[in-house]
Amino acid sequence: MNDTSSDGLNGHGAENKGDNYDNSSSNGGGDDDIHTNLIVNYLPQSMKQDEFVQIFSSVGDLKSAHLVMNKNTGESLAYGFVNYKRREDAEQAISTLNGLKLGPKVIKVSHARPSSEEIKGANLYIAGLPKNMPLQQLESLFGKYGTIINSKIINDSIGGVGFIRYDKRVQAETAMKELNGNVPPGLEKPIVVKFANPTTSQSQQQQPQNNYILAANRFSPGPMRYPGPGSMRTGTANNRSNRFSPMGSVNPNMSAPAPPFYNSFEGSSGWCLYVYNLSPEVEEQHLWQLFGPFGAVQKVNIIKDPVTGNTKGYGFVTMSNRDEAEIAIHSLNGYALDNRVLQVSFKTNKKR
DNA sequence: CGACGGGACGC
DNA sequence: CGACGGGACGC
Repeated sequence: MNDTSSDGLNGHGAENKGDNYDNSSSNGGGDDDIHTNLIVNYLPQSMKQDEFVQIFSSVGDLKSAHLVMNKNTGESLAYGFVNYKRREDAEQAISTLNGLKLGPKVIKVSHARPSSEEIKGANLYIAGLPKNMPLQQLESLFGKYGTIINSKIINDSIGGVGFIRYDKRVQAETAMKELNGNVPPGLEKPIVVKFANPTTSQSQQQQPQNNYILAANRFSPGPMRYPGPGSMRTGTANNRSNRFSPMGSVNPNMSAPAPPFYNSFEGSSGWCLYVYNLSPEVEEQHLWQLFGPFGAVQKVNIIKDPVTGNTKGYGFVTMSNRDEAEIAIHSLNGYALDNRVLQVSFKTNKKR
């Protein structure tokens, strides 16, 4: 649907030279590659290298073919390159294989841009789009800064996020500088524009800090459970009582016990604490250090303005176990950090 | 004094 | 609908 794929480099050179050998090596591989090297997108994930070769070699002799794979896992990344010996075969491959249905997939076969560093990492992520913004509108906004190779908008009930892949990374950088934090014509709030994550797919992704969390977590995180009065954890100095009232006396403003929340990002549940009055100097690592001794910490997040990067003075700490979270609250609410008195409580749902 | 994210989500 | 940047002159 939204698969803009205009590229300004379709060589239709109806020249001469339709042959194999061309060792005038100026930029790695042969000058004719611009006519013979193709990129194939939207392959079925299950396709293997040999099937890939088989399909494309049916059209003509190949110089090379690479199904691109994840280096670590060996999984297909669902795209690849084929380089034909003859340019007419490459053209033939485009005309006969582009749009080919392979199971649920419709593959795309097109000329590959010459390989270079400058085309890498040219994908932008755009947040803050209104719900159901036309892709066309996004493209016309971003099209000023370069050739768009691919674009996409994802909508949900809140609004949309978009992706714009440029031909060149510098174009993406320019667009980001120009548009990040701006309110584009017709929109009502600023958009956030940054480089897209390199791999935004399924399966394993970020677990950056989880490793050393685990080191500090001597207790199995386990599924969420509601500890009865007796199921306390000892070993922390502040654990005077072995019973915790649902509210404790932590924060009089708090109106309800914090619900457990499901952290779909990491696929686990936990208890989210609200930490207020952070000085600008305080970083997430400090909160890890501060809360870590009380039990397993899953996540720390200090909130910043997405545009300016300035801290908003509060953050969230997610802990695995309610009893440990309560101890942390009892212990750290009122604690002076960097000359500011912290307020620590279970997170409420003021904005959700 | 001041006060509750993140939209990486969908079809 | 969907992951567009491999590999690479020497085994």
